[in-house]
Amino acid sequence: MTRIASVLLPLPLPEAFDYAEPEGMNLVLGDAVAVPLGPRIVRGIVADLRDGAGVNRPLKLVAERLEDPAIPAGALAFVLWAARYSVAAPGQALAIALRGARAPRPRPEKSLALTGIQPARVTPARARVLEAAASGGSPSEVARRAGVSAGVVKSLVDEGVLTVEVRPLDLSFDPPDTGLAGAALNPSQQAAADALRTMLANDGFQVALLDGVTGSGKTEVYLEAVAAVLSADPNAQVLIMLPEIALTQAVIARVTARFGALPGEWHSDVAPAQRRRVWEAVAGGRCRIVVGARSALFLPFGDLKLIVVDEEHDSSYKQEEGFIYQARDLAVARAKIEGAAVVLASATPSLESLRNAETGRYKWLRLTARHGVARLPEMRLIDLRETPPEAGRWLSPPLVAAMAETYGRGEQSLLFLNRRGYAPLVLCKACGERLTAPDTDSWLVEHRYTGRLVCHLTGFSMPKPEVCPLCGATGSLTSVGPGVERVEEEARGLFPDARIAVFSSDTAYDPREGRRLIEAMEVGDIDILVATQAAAKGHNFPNLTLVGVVDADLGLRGGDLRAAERTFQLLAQAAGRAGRMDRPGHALLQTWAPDHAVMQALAAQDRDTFVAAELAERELAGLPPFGRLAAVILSGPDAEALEAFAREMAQAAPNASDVEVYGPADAPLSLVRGRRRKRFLVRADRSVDISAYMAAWRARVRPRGAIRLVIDIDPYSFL
DNA sequence: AGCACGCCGACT
DNA sequence: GTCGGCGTGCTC
Repeated sequence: MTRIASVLLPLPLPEAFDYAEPEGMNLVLGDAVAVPLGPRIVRGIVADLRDGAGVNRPLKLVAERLEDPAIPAGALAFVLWAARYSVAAPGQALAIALRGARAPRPRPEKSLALTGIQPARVTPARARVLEAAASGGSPSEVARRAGVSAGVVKSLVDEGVLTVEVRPLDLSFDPPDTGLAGAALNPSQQAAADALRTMLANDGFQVALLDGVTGSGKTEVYLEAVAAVLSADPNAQVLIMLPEIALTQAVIARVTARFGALPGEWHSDVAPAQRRRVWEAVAGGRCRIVVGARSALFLPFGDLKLIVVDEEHDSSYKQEEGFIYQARDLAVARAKIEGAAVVLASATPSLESLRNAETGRYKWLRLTARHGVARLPEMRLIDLRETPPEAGRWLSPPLVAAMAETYGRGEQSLLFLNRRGYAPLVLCKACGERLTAPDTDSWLVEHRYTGRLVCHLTGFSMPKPEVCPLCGATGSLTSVGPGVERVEEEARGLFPDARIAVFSSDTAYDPREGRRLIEAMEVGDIDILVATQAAAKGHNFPNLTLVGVVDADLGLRGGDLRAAERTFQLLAQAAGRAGRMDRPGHALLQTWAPDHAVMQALAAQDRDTFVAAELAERELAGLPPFGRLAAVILSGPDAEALEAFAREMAQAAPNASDVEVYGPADAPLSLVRGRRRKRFLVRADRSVDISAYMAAWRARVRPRGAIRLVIDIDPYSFL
C-alpha cells in the first residue's frame, strides 16, 4: 500500500502538503525530500507518514529523497511548536531551521605544486608564476601574487609544469576535551557551579537562573556546567546563546581555552559555506558545542542536553521581523521538548525569569561577590532640577567636576547616552517644521560626522539642507537635543587636551572597527569615551572609574510595559562598567526624576525592592509575567482601506473570557515607508492560550489588497 | 516564497 | 498594435 507523506516546505504556507510516497522510497520522519510544487521542485521535510487508505484526491509523488541529513525528531517538533506559539506558518520556522542546509558546501581546497617538468618557454610572467607557486597556494592566489592573469597559470598546468592538488577539507570539529582544568573559582562561583552540577546530575528538563552582578564571573560558572554535561555523555551537545554577534568572539575564545577545541559558530555573519559545515556537523552529532545568536536555537541537534542563554534579559533575543519570536522563551520550550537543561544567565534578569525563580519553577543561583577584588561602583543621582547644565549643554556641573577629577588622576570616564548621531531632531525656527523621512513620520537624526540627516527607522539619509524644505527660510534649521556626537563636542570643549572617542554603531561600523575602539579603551589610549549601549555590554575596561549617564530618563519616556525594567537593566549594566579591577568606580546618573522608583533603586543598589514593586504593579494590571500580551499590527498604503479593515477586524475578534482586546489605534509610528499603521493590543490571563486565540481571530479575516497583518506574541516593541 | 495569470502605459 | 508593470492568487 502506498503511503502518504506530509511534507513541510520552508515557505509561508498554512500547513504541510501531502504527497504520495513512490514504491520503495522508504521514507522516515524528518527526511529531506524534493517535491513538485506547481511548476517547480522544492525541498522539504517529511513531517508525517500515514497509510494512503481513503485518499480522496490525486496526490503528486515525492520526487526524490535528498542525501542531506534528516532533521531529528526533537528539532522538527520544536519547529512546529515554535510556529504554533508564534502564530506563524510552520514553513516560516522550518525556513530558519534549514538555513544551514541550503548554503553551498565548502569547496575543497586547491593548491598548486611544481611537478619538476621544465616549461618549453619561460616568459617573464611564467617565471614569476613559478616563483610564486613554489610557496603553494590556490591557482587564483598564485596568479594574484605573481601579478598575472589566471590564463598564465592555467597554461602551465596544461603543460604539466604545475599540478593542482585537491585536498578534501576537514569538515569535522575537534571533540571538546573535558579533562582540562577550569578557571579558579571564588567561593561564590564554586557554590553556584556545585549547585549546577548537582542539578545536572539529574537528566531531563530543568531550568536554572544564574543571577550574578556584573563582573561576578558567570561565564566561568556556566562553562563548568557545560563541562559536566559533555563529560557525562559522550554524545551530548550544548548550545550557548548570546544576544549579539559582537559578543560571540569573546565567548568562543573562552570556550576554546576551556575545552581545547573550537566550538561551532552560528549567526547571520557566518559565511554560507561555514554555516553549512556547522549545520551538517550539528546534525551528525560531530559538533558538540555551538556558540551562536538566537537562530542557533533552530539547529538540528540530535542530542541537545544543555542550553545556556547568556544575558538572558537582553531584548535582542526578541526577533522583530519576519518570523517574530522570543529566543529566550523558545530556548526553554526546546529544552522541554529535548529533555534538556537550561541555564539563564544575567546580572539583571528579566522580570519573567525572576518571577519563575521566585516561584521555584527555576532554580535560583545568586552570585554575590565580584571577581577578584573589584567592587561594585557607587551610584549617585544628579538632580538636574537643582544643578542643570547651561542652556544648550548636556553635562551638569557635578558631572563635569567628576570628569575633571577622573581625568586629573589619569583615569578613564565613560559618558553613556543611548542616542546615535548629533541631534535627534532638526526643526525649522521659522515655520516649526520637524524634518522627517519621506513617507515616514519618524524624525530625521542629524549626523555631523557625515553632514547628513538620517532616518534610523528606514535608513533614508540626505545631506543636511541649507534652507527649510517646507518654508524655504535660510539658516532657520536648528538641532534639538543631544546625541553622542554632540556630547563629544561638549566634552572636547571642556577638556581640549583629553583623548575623546565616540562608540556607537556609526563609529564601530564593523566588528573590526568596534574591537579597535574597545582595545584602545582597554590599553588606556582614550580618556573619555562617549558611547551608546553598543559599548555598555560585556567589556572590561580596567582603568575606567567614572560612568556618567547623560540622560537616565531617556528610556522611561516611551512609557511602554517594560520601560522601567529596561531602563534599570541598561543603566545597571552601563554603571557596572566602572571599577572592575582594583579601583573603586562610581556612576553618576543625570535625571529630572530622581524620585522615580527606577532611580531610587539604582542609587540604593536595591534591585530586589525595585523588582518587587514592579512585579506588584504588573500583577495588579494582569501584565506579563502575570498575564499574556499579543499585538496585531496592520499596515497598508491606503488610510481609508486600512481603517475599514481595522473596523472589520475589531468586529471579528472572538469572544472569550479573560481576554481583552484594545484597539484599533494608530500606531505611534503611524506612517512608515508610505504605509499607514494601526495596532491592536490583546491582554489575557495566564490560563488563556493566547496563541490559539490569535490564530482563531486571524482565521476569521482576510486582509484585502495591500493590507498586511502581523501578529506579535509577547510584544517588546510598542511602535 | 515563487510563479502564473491578468489588466493598463511607452516602445519596436 | 505589442512588451511589461506589479497586484492577486495558488501551490498537495
